[in-house]
Amino acid sequence: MKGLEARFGELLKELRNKKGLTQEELATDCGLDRTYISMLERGLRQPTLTTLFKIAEVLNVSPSSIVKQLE
Amino acid sequence: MKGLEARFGELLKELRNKKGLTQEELATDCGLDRTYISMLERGLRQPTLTTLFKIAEVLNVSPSSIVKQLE
DNA sequence: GTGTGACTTTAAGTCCGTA
DNA sequence: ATACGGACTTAAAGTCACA
Repeated sequence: MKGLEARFGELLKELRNKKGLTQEELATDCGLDRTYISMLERGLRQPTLTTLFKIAEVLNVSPSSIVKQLE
Repeated sequence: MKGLEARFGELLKELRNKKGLTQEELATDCGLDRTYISMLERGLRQPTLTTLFKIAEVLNVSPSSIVKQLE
């Protein structure tokens, strides 16, 4: 079983690509840093609840649907 | 609109009480500190993804169902 | 059984850059 | 456009004593 952070990272990358956004665009729209998005996608960081909600909003998905895919 | 942390805290308290657990029991079962649970319930901390998953497991609810109630 | 303040350590998150 | 690194600031993790 891969770690939670790694699975979140993969999912984030997938959702971001599906939306046709670059890491930089996603970061800007979320009010986050470009390098932080990179770290999230590589499984080097894990988001807080607030960050999860911010990202989900920009990606036009519900936060719970993201979490559900990690269960 | 109340902050996300505050709403998570209220929900956590509600779910914990529904399960008939004290903060102390929940904390022990999660491998967390009692005072940390207290801070979460008061909205003074916000959980990371990992902490959310730990707590949800002990409360016998899915992490996504918790998140869904915060949307 | 819980709230709270003070605290130390770890991780979240930013900002600079290179390749 | 992204990976990756160092140095940094802010907040979360995690603990303790006391009310």
